[in-house]
This record gives sequence, structure tokens and C-alpha cells, in this order.
Amino acid sequence: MQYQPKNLEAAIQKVWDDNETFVAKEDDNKEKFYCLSMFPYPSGKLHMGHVRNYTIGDVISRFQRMQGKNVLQPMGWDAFGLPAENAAMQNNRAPAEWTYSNIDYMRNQLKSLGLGFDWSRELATCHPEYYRWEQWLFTQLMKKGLVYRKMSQVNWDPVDQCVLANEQVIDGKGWRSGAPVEKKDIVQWFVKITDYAEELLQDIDQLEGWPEQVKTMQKNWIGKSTGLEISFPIEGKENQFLKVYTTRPDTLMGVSYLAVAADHPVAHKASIHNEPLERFMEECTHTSTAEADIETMEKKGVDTGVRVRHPITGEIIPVWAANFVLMSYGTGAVMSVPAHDQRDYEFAKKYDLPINAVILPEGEESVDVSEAAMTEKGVLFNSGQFDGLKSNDALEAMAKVLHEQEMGEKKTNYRLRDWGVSRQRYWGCPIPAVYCPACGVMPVPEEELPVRLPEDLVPDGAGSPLAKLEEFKNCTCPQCGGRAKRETDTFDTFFESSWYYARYTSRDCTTGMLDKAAADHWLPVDQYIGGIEHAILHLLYARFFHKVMRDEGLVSTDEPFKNLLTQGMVLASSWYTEDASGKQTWYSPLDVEPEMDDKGAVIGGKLKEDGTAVQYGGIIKMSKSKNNGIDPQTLIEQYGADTLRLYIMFAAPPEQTLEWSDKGVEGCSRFINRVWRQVHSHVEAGPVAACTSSEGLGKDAKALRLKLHETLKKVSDDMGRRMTFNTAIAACMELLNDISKFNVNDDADRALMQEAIEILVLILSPMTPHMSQSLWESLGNDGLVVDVNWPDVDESALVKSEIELMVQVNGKLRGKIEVAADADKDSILAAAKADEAVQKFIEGKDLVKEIYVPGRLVNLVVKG
RNA sequence: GCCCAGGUGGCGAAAUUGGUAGACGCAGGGGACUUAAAAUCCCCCGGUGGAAACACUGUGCCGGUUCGACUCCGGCCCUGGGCACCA
Repeated sequence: MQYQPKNLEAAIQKVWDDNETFVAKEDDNKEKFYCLSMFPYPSGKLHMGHVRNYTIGDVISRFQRMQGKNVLQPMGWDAFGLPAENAAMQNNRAPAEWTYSNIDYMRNQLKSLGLGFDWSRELATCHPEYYRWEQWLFTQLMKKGLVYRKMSQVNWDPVDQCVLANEQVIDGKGWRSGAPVEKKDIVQWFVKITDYAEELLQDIDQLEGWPEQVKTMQKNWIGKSTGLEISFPIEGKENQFLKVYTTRPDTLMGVSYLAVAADHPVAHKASIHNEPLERFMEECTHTSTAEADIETMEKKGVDTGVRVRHPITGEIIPVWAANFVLMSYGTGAVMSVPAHDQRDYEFAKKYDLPINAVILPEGEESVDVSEAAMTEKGVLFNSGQFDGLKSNDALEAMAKVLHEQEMGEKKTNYRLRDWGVSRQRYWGCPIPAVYCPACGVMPVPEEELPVRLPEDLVPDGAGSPLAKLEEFKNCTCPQCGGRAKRETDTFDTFFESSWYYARYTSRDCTTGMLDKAAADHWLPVDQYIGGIEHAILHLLYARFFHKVMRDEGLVSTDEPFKNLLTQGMVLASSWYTEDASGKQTWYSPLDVEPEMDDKGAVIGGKLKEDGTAVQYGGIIKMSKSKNNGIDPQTLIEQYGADTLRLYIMFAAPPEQTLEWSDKGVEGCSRFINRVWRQVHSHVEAGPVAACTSSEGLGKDAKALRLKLHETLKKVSDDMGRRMTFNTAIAACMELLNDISKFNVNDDADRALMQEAIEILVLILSPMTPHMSQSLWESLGNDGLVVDVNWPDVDESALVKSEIELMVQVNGKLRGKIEVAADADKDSILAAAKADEAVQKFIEGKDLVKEIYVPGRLVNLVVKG
């Protein structure tokens, strides 16, 4: 019987569908397990990153179900976003229509992978039944004072008259118009995530099932610091101060200038009679708003002419406007101490500003700042009354003096900024606010929700379509009944993805955002799986939303995700040619024959079609722009979903990047075929009951049964605790190698084969559910594999009479000895010293130390 | 620039708590089967020296701790992710 995955997989998927195998119901008799993979943006087709994400989730779900848990594994669509608008402009198609057809296509793709989703809970964030509840939550936050409006900067395309996302700004120019981008101030909605900064920070310690690296990134992002907020009196302006915040108050006596943002009010005022400053400020409006750009930009500045007085020494200090100071951070002004901060140092060198050293390295007499800043903490000097103080004690001392003079206060600061949620875009959730000329800004009343997004618009890239749509914009004031205007901005799409995990528990609830009982039953998510690229923003916003929902009485826990698995990206080799103008054309790795040097390193390649030489672009993330994506669909058709799933899980542990290899897929296909043939050749000889004990088995059979239960033990641990599916699969491969070498001589051997093969089929089933289901039936069993209990390890099969120990001399492996499993230390050491290979290295030398690690090794330390 | 990861054969990787470096798979080489090919099965496979036994060497680079380091510590190099409007 040949392995033909295409028909087999479709038939088994139909059985799952017909039986509603994966529809989850609340059941208090079983432990619940909520397994969630990050939902996809419906971009058109599944890519390999999706396949990886959802396969990992499905393997975990199936494993947990076989552990007897009641598993919920839902799926939905992160349906709002920019790509729909871009596609709309290109194809003159409405984003809604494009999105819905993508969803239909991708749903079928997911089904063909055999993923055990509860489709009855499917949701799409662009459905009004979904987004009405985030609108509702937002109006609650408005009433609570947790949202506000303020001016903030956006990238503005002066030609297309629209706001650009950071990724749409290429080399400072708009991606479509090519016009230099400008910064523009507009009024936008902000959510006060900073009110929860401390709790978001503290609760990270509760997240025991999160990777350490993600927790560290979140801590650093929130960026709690304690420092001083210091007021510098402005010269010639009675009672006017420039405020700065510093985490290094110990360097206060070394301040040589203050730097303010180019759009700081002080700079604005000063620019009126200062032409170079005015020019500089104008120049600063033509830079990107992205932090990475600002931080890597050449540091520039201009003297504003404004002077302040040092709050302690009274010294006159210049105020510069600088392009690296951001108005949106802290007070928009910083104190600069070139001697002890490298960026300030470079700026001071460039503009010939004084460099005053005030910190000595601990235990030293002098400090050299002729080449670079000394950024370590130490002991204060040149600091008048503070001389001799340690850096760490300076905060209290400075705070006391400044407090008395009302020139400064100790302050806790967070790097985290409030969440700007306004987007001047069409394909998003409308922000439920109304502007009345008489009554002001107010929330849309609950009974008028949802504010529906019209779904038939086709954006043209010039401005926001909603802002141009009078029938959307015009409304009546809920308070006075007069004519009013609706908000035409939409939410940041992170808004939708911040609570979808909760909505799955009560998707059909029409009376509230969540059904409390259902939400309490399933939440928190037991296992969340998604890309490492979401380590900060998405996960932080979702944690924040959860706390907000908790404070609204909607959920009962502090945190949404108990365990987190951050999966690595999927990479493939990349190939390109470059024309005279430097324009690159990228080719699919499937179309290229690589060429290697003697050492096997890739040096180039040729197109399979016509032999054109192409250059190697390295192994990089699969992406449309580099044309190195591998379409999962063709692989499913060629090898079947089980082979693709097995390869994805075998090629690397889940957190690591995964490099695509078509040869590797073939290897997995070979393995599946070997399992298939092994089962069928065993079954051909007729039915047999599985072996249940090692008693009475011959030597080889005993050894195979040992291997079988060792493998079961390892695979259970790898899949349940370690989540290293690659090593679990490797163990299954080893087991199959042993099974196929085993000679069946009698009925007892056949019974052992039955046991071994049944266990192999079961433990592979999370990865290869279709194959396992089919083989399970061939082995004479009824029912669904997914409802079978995970097999138990027979501990008695694991008992060994003899063990092998390594013998080292001075830490180098010199021999191996076979000893009884219960041998004592002295006899083991004696055996080690008696070993012929070991003898050569200890003969005639002084034995100075003997180390015995039970079950592992002996190390003999000799001298001379 | 800042924050966080990663770096082990020709390649993907393994070594779980400091204790046999390279399991498993891919590629490659040799053989069996076949008229032949594919498929399948068996053997070899880090480097250097050696007929072999075996020895030396080897986990990005430099240094340290230890009886013993891929694993711990300090410094550096390279690659990747994130940096608040891609999702």
C-alpha cells in the first residue's frame, strides 16, 4: 500500500470537520488548555512564517489534548491595515473586498495544513461586531480620563498630502511621490499607557513562562529611572526656567551647555532674531520621525543665543538647539556634560564647547578626557561642596540642595511614552468621538455604536478618504442635538490585536465586549506563540489592554499570556543581479543552481533556465521584495502537509531561525515513507496484541524495548517541557532505525513490534496527524488518534544491568569501562585504573586526585 | 546610535544541571539490488599525521576560572530582531 498524502489528508480532514473534532466547549471536568498562535494579517497567501507559527501551535495543542486536557485553539484575522489600502490603490479594488477574498483563500490553505482550529470561533477585526467593542472600551476610557488629545509629529508627504508610515519613508522621501518628507504637527488621540507603566514593569516578574530576553526587552522599553529634574533659570527672563531631567546628577557641576529640541518653545522664540537658528529649525523639519534615523543621524546644533544660569554655581550656560533631542521625550531639553557622556563629548568637540571633567574613576587621582568621555561612575571633584562624594550618593546630596532652593526635585521617570492611537487612514476602526462646536469633544454614546466604517471606498493615496466623505463626517451632537463632526481618524491596528485573544472566548457575545463566565473559564492563554519581532510593542499593548479590561471588570487576571514561545524567522538563500545603475533584480532560490568553492562556501550561482550568473545575497528572511519566499502550497501538493509540518518542526528548535532547504524536506518525506512501509509490512502478517512487559523477552528484544521506552520518555519531555520538537523527532528517527534493524523471530517479537510501532505512530501524531491517523487504523485501532491518551512509560523497561563510564586522565578521554549498574565507587575506580588504555597515561605518575561522577565518568588527575 | 539574541563539520543541527563535542537529518564517497535508471538497503564521512593501532588538534577571536568549559566570567569581531505609523 503506497503512501499517497493528497487523498489521505483530505479524507482525514473531512472526518475532523464532520465530527467537529476541534470545536471547544467549556468543560469543568477537564483541565483547560488555551493555545493561541498570533493571528495573521490576511495579505493574500500563507507564507512560511505562518506555516511555522501555526504548526508549532497545532503540535502543542494536539500534544496537550493527548495529555487529557480540554484544548481551545482558535484562529482569526488581523484584518485592518496598510497593505489593503496599498493593494486598493494598485488594483482599484476596495480594501474590504480584497481583504475578505484573501481571508477565504487563506482559510482554505490553513485547513489543508490539517491544523486543528476551532473555526466556530473565527473572527476578523474588520467586522463591526468585533470592533464595536473596542470602540465601546475607548469611550469608557474617555470617561475615565485615560485618553487625551495632543499635538504630535507625523511624516507628511507634501505632494500626496498624506501622512506616511515610517516604512513608507525611504531615504527621507515619500515612497510614492519621491518628495522630501516633512514633519507635521497634528492633533492626535493618546491612551495613557504610562499610568500603567509601574504595573506593567512590576508584573513582568509574574511571567515565569516567558523567555528571559523578552522580559528584559520589555523592562528596558519601559525604562524606569530615578534622577533629578532640574530647573535652569533663563537669563533676563524673570521666573522663567528651562527644565531638564537627568539620571546622572553627579555630573551636574560639569554641565557646559543645555540642548533643546529644534521645536522646543524656547528655540521657537529665539529664532525670531536668529537667522542661522531659523534655518536649522527649518532643516530639522525635513527629517524622519523614526528614532533609529534620529540616533544615527549626524549630530548637529545651533546656539540659540539663550543663556541660563547654573542653579548651583550661578555660572552662565549657553542653550543650543540640537537635532538629537526629541520634544516628545521628557521635557524636550537635556543638560550636556561632554566630559562624561560620549554623545555630548562629540558634540562639544565639533562646536568647540568646554569640556569640564568632574568625575574621577574610583581610586584614581586624575581623569583623561582628551580622547573620549569618561562615562563610568566614580568620585566627584571640581564640584565645590560636593567634592569627594561618590557618584551613587550624589543624587541625594544634589536633590537636597536643589530642593531647598526650589530648583530641582528627585523624580522617577519612564522611557515609555503614551500610546498615540490616531491614524489618518481609511482601512481601520473609526475612533468613536464627536466634535460639537457648542459642547466640545465627546464620546459616541453606547447605543450609537458601532461607528461603522463604510466598506465600499477605494482610497486614492491622497489624504484620508473618510475625511473627504461628508455623509460619514457629518453627524448630530449627542448632547445638544446640533450639527457636529465625527472623528475621521482610525485606530492604530495594534488596538485590534490587543484584545482578540479574549474575544475568542466569547466571539458571539452581543451584550458586551466579553462574556464574563466564558472569559474566566479560558483565560489566561496557557500558551501563546508568535514571532520574536512582536516581543515589545504587540505584547506590551496586549498586556496593557488586559489590565484595562480587568479594571473594567471584564477579566479577572492580571496578565493575558501565561507561557510565551517566540518563534524565529524563516530564512532562505537570496540571489540577484545588478544592472549598471545599481538596480537589483532578485531571483527565487528555486530557479538558481548554487556554485561553491572547495570548502563548500557559496560563491555564486547560475540561473537554471539560461545559465545567467547571479550574485549570492546571503541567507535572509523570506520576503516579497527579495523574491526568496517559498510557497507552502506547492510543497503541500508535492509532499503532503505532514511532510511540510515535520520538516518545519525538525529543521531547528522553534525559537531559532529556520533556513529553508528543499533537500531537507525530501529527507522528511523519506522518513514518513519509511514509517509507512514499516507499519504496513508489519500489519501484513496479521493482527497481534501489543507487548506490555519486558519479562521473558530475548536480549535483542529487551534492548529494543529499552530503546522504545527511553524514546517515549525523551519525546514526552521534549514536547511537554522543553519544546524542542527537533530533538523529539530525531529520537523518533533513531527509534525507527532500531525498529527496522530488529529481526522478528516469534510471536513475542511481533507483539513487541506492535507495541513499538503503535507508540511511534502516537508520538509522531502531533507533527504528522494525517499519517498517524491512517496508520493507527491500519494497526487495528478505532477512533481518533487525537482522542487517544498519550502512552505511559514502562519504568521497568528502563532498568539496565550494566552501564558504560568514561575514563579521563587530566580531563582527557582515555578509555571506557563497562560496570555493573550498582557497582560502588571503589570498584569503579579500581576498574578505571586497571583499564589498559588508561594505564598508559597514569603509569609511573603521581595520582593526585580521583573524581567520580556517578553514571557519567571517572577523572584521574596525575602529575609528573 | 541604543536595547535584545545568535555564532559548533561541506550544510541544518545535538550535547537538558560544568562531565564522551558533532546524536538525528541533508549533501558527498563507496557498495548491494536492477538490462538500466529511479526508489530502496548496507558501509564511510571535523581537520592534520599514520598502513593501522593511535596521537595531536578542533565549538567566531583574545584572555580568565576549574580536575574538567560549546556551557561560567571579562574584552572584542560578525550576523540577525526591535526602536513607538509594517504587521
